[in-house]
Amino acid sequence: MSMQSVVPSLSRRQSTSAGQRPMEVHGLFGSIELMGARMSYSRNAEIYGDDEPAEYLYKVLSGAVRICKLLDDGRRQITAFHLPGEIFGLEVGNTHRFTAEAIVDSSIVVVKRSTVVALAARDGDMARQLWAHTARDLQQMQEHMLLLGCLSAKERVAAFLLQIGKRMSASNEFELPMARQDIADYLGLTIETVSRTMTQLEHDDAIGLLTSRRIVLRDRAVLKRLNA
Amino acid sequence: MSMQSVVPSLSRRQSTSAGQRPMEVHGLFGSIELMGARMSYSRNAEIYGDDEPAEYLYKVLSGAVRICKLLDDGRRQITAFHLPGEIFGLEVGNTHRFTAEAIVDSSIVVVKRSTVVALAARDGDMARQLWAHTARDLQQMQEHMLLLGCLSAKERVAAFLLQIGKRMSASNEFELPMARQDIADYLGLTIETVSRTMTQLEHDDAIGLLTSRRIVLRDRAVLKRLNA
DNA sequence: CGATAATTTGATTTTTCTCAAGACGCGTGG
DNA sequence: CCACGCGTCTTGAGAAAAATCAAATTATCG
Repeated sequence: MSMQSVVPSLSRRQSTSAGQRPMEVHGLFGSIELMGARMSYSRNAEIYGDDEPAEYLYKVLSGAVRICKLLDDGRRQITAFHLPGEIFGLEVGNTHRFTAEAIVDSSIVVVKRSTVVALAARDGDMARQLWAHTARDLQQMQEHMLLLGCLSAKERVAAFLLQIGKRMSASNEFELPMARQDIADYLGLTIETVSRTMTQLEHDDAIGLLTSRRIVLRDRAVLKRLNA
Repeated sequence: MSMQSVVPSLSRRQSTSAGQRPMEVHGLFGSIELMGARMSYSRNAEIYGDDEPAEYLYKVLSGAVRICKLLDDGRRQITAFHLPGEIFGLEVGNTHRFTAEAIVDSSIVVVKRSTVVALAARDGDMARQLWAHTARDLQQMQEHMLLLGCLSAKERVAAFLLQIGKRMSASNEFELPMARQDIADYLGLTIETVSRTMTQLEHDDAIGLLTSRRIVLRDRAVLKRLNA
């Protein structure tokens, strides 16, 4: 697993075009690109590991990332996926408590945590943005707990497809970056149950499976009704 | 549900004894008592509701609180329990996204959110503490997701008892403040499964059930091995 | 084209849920 | 003090959901 093909590339601090003040315009999270280095991670590469010091903060440019924890006996829980434009790896303490891995070959901007924390110490608004980001993560986790605690397999898969669909594309069609096993570990199901449930949703005409990865949402009403 | 027997009582800003600087000594969370009003909530009273404006921040003095969300069809997920000494209700945005209810008659300190947020705007360390608190909540949610996504019924109940045991008492014996139904909704199980699992753990000599609520942890090793 | 990984499908088992009933605990009022 | 009622908890039997085991099919890559 996780072959080490991390290729750092130097594309930092490209001069901002005249008169822009990206810090104010987009806040931290719009301007991370300007402060960090672009890195490439190949499929299944580990970006950071459980219990490692949290030295960096990451933003996905392209590709996709999974945040997960592996239990001793091999069971795995994926707590989040991160798609292009999203930020991950922000910790308040100084160690990571989960592992981050590239799901497909991914391009990611990396910023030193110390830089950001120092910024926040001087700038109250920046501090607030960091807090808000952690709060957003928390909210997503709470949503996900609802899913894991209350929903049936069919409801979980439907909720998942709606969620990813919204994040991946404005239209009804999109390509899943992750394998069935990843989906299963995210939804707390087995790969077989995920597969069967997708087939079932297709028979119900709620979705279309152009290929196993390429999905069309045909009937959002049905999918949403499955949700709470 | 949730009878309105909220009894505010005025015990605020009791003069700090000479020379103490509780702000610096305990930080925000040690000194909340000094900034807020004590309130009493009776069993099953709602402390705040889903989608209500988040005007206050709360600290449990005595009793216990559940944070939950109710789905349309009656399914309920409890995302957290709060025991004496613990803080809840802190939101970054200005609405609550869950409901908080007293599990038993509870005494709770209530502080205006605006007070705390204003404090944080002036004091970077305070801001950091708020962030840290949200991060702790996040971490707990992530732990809980692991439980909901990966563990069997027996593992969940064992993990729950260890967790509550640690928070309730230094010894091995403690009284559960919540009913079986609350435990079930927290663990993503049914009340029957929780009950059966407890009986089974007792037969395994992992725990003792002095009464249905009073628990003794007899064999932590067994309980922990059930955990990850 | 062949090898390997990913996905789907089928048959069976296990776990957990559901429905139903009984036991227990506790406060109230006779 | 006891009987009653009510809410909570436990237990049992059967049903349902999802997991497991096994195999077939399909996609991917050199």
